[in-house]
Formats: sequence, structure tokens, C-alpha cells
Amino acid sequence: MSLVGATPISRSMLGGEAPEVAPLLLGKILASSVGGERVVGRIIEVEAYTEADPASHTFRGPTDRNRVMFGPPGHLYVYLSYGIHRCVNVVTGTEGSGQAVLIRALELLDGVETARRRRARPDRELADGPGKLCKALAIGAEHDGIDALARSSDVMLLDDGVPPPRRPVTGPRIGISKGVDTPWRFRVSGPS
DNA sequence: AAAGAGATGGTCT
DNA sequence: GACCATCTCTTTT
Repeated sequence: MSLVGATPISRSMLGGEAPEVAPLLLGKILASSVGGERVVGRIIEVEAYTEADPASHTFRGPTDRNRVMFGPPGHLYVYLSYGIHRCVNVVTGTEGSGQAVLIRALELLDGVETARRRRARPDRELADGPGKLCKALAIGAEHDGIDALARSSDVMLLDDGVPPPRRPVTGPRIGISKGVDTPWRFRVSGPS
């Protein structure tokens, strides 16, 4: 598989509701060039969050923190989790609608050496969690709101032609206390 | 192998 | 003052 020729995904792909868009992001590529070091991974696990969803940061309407989620699709919503970790989302839906897809795990394709240095963990733990992958790709608060479909961005969403899984594994989202009934976690088949 | 607990700070009530 | 869209280390089976 070659990453040469991979192009930003189409913005129209992100215009639907997060639970519909989320499985379409499986197989797409998240590429970082932060600090001049390239780290690239294929998206293998995601979760959807919508405005009508009690687990979502947007459930109680727009605030200073979540305003990016109400903005245009394709931009990144980066937030601080548990006071320690950064997590990255791709905004979906029409402008004003307050929804996004959380990127939960990557299969690294390039820049593994850099990821090892940033993470200092066994290879299988370099990007197998939302906070872990942000550290591997050096995604931080400064990337909140950037357009992941713009060629000038340090963090980009790419498509190399690999189709999403025909039948992704679905299940409840992780680490939430409300909205546990909605099966809005999606993963390519493989180790959980 | 599994379970438990502490870290740590922004956001919202 | 409570609550986290998590991770890592320590303790226990």
C-alpha cells in the first residue's frame, strides 16, 4: 500500500449525521506533520457524538470549549480529557449542528520511530487509545479548530482508496456515564 | 490476567 | 465543588 497519491477526503463525506459518518471514517488516514516529523496512521476505531446526545460535550448547547463542534465539517475539535490527555474529533454535519466523531485508535503506517520516542511504550500501545494517538501524533490544544482537509494543515484527513469495512464491529461507547444505550462505537474487525 | 486507584486541570453548576 | 469522551502504575488473584 502506498501513501503516494492519498488526497484529503471530500468535505461532502462529512456532511451527514455523526453516527452515519463515523463508520465511513474507518480505513481513512490521519496524518501529522507536527514539528516537521511525519506520523501517519489508519483509523481503526471511532465514536459518534451528536447534539441530542447526553454524553456529548454539545448536549447543553454552544460554549467556549465546544464551539468548534458547531462549526463547519472537516475541522478538528481537540479537548483536554481528565486534565491530562488530549483527544481529537472530526467535526461532521452541517454548520450549527454540534456533532463530531472521536478518533479512538490508529494502525500506524509511517513515523513509527517518532511515535516510539513520543510514547515510550510497546508498539501495540503507541496509538490504541484516543489520548495515546494524540501523543503519538503530537496533536495538542493548538490544533483545536484547524481544517483537517486543508493542505496547509499540520494534521490532515486523507483517503488512499482503501474502502471502509463492509461490516464494522459496533458497540457502546467507552468511558461515558450517559448515553450508554446508543451503540455508536465503530471498529474494524480485529483485536478489541 | 484482572482489578483498583491516583494523577491533574478545564469546564460547568 | 463535582464531574469527567483517559492512561499508567500498583496490587491482588
